[in-house]
Amino acid sequence: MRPTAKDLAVEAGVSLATIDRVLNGRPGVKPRTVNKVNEAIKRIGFVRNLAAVNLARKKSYQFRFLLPDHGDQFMNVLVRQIEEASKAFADEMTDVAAIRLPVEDPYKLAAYLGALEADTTQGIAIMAPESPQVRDAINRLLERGIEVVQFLTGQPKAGSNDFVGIDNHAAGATAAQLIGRFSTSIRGKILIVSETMQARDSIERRLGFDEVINREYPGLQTLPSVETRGDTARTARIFENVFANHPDISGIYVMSAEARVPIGEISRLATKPLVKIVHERTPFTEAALRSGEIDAVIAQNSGHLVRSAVRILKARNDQRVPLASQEKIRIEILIKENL
Amino acid sequence: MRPTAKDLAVEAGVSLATIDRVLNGRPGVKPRTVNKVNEAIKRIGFVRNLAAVNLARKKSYQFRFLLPDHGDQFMNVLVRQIEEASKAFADEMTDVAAIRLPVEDPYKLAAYLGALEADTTQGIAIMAPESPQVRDAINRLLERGIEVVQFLTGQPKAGSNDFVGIDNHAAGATAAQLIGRFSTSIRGKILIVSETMQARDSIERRLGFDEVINREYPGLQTLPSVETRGDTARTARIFENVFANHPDISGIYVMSAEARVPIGEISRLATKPLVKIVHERTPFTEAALRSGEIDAVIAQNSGHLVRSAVRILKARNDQRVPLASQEKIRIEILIKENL
DNA sequence: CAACTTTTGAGGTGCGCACCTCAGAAATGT
DNA sequence: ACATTTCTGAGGTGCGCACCTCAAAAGTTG
Repeated sequence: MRPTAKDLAVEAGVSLATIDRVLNGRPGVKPRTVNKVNEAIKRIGFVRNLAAVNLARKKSYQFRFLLPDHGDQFMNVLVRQIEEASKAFADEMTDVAAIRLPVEDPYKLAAYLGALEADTTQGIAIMAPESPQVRDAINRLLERGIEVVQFLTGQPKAGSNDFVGIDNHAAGATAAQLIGRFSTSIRGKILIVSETMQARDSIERRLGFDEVINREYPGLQTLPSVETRGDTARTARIFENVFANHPDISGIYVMSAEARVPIGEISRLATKPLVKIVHERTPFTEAALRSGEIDAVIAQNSGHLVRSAVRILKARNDQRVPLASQEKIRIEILIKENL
Repeated sequence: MRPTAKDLAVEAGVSLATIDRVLNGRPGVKPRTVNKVNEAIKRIGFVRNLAAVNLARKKSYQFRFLLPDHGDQFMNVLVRQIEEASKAFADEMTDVAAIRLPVEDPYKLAAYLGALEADTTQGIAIMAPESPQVRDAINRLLERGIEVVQFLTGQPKAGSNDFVGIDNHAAGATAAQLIGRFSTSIRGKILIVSETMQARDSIERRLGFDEVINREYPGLQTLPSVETRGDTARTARIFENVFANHPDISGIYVMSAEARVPIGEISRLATKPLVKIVHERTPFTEAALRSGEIDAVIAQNSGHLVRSAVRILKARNDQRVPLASQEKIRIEILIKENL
């Protein structure tokens, strides 16, 4: 049997009360006694029974995911994963839910964050562009003891694991390598599409993309990024223009999560087959992979993303260190064979 | 606050004793009463507090991974992941360890399995080739109430989730698609290497591979599988022979987990660049990807594999259904950009 | 050495549930 | 209406720990 606090007390030659004081960092214990206990812990390999701890503490966790209130299929995928996680984590006294907000309005978002209370919310995963207002609001949350992770977007603080998502620079590089290798011709132009180039993730993806193309595929030329702003008519107009000016486009890379509109327009306009690479697994990209309309998807596992965010928030609430290898989000390459 | 059994008793209009009888399936409760309780459960959304349940039941889990006692880097990777999981799961009263056995000897393996007791082992993850002896031993384990999952190899029973690992047919198909797309020339021969073709996984990978090559890359020709038997000298001899007979080899697919020897020999013998695809992420394959010695790795996330096996064993011990989407092992495509 | 202050021990209660016993109550058969 | 059988309720104990109180022991100070 696993040793209990009682066994530990015997081994350390102190009372249960002292064990309790040491384990929970209560004051009024001589340093020498603390040492005795810590050594006994090592000797008998004592590990607190988390179930008992949480029971006695009546601890429960309430976490919220703040997501944009716009967005197409990818956002729906995320919401579904959050709902699924909500069921899976119910066992562990953990309540998880998604909140849709106009995240592009920093004032509204900051106001929402400011109204959160530490006794009804223990952690927040935020998917929102950076802004001074939001940054401030986050700092105040942390001061109040509410944990925060940046979800998929935003600026990770260097070295800390407060960011859940992929390395966007590497994702762009991966896309570039695939376009390069999938291309049948040595030369051609690559069209790069994004909803907006304001977002840090698009910028990083673009940097990673260009780096690989320039280094390894000198015959390929990357065109300036096209911004769709989520607007179909605008996208069509721009694409027509681009195709008119560059008849030798051989590939397209859609950097933002919602690929449906740009790929639809491309398929309408392109006269010869192109190498097409997009981001994120959605019903649309799955179908497009299967039908051959696109060639590869760069994805992050949405279920893993959500669970990882929850585990990190939970670990931080317990002052534990999350298992790094499990929380690293992989850049997945999907083709029709490994869906 | 979350409703407790007491709240449930009030809502259902019965006593705590009856709640206990219903929740734990004890006999002597009228069907009508059972219904009343179940409806109350739905009404107030009662969920048992797992922490309290496990505490009261003094439940703990002891799981063992049975792995081959031979093998190169991949086996070490697995053992390391098991050790890491062992620490991570200690919090949940779950003890995990790896046991190395001569799994290719079905009698020894069956003897080991036969000696396991249900009170010291609650679950086993087996990585061993199929054999009648082992199959029998597994059935007897199940009868004794010890849960079993097939780990990475072996024959999954149709429809049940007693297999942890990738879909090998799809993995082979994925490898084929990559070789096809990465090839710069339309025609050429593909060398396919395996430690042994006895194993079901190699057979399935080969089938998936050939299917895609035949359907989509008629210019490529797949050679008969070469079996290395883990023997460097033998491998070198065979390869020299193959290269002499087929100077137009343009790609190589190493189907088994240990790629070091075959890739080493290939690099020694090949006179022109080949498309090289291997399986599993190991220190060797990582380095080879970075250096450009190989082009892609088809991998399964080893940490995920181990944790998934543990979660499945645990869920089955609790008569729960594991979360399917989390336990599905993805076929990862690794290139040097997304390591 | 008395008067403190700091450290330690002893013991209790409760978290939500499992598991057990015993005594009534309700339903069933004759 | 009776004895039986089946169901239900009341109550207790313990799982491993957190958190609390009170008293006693050990240390410190002037």
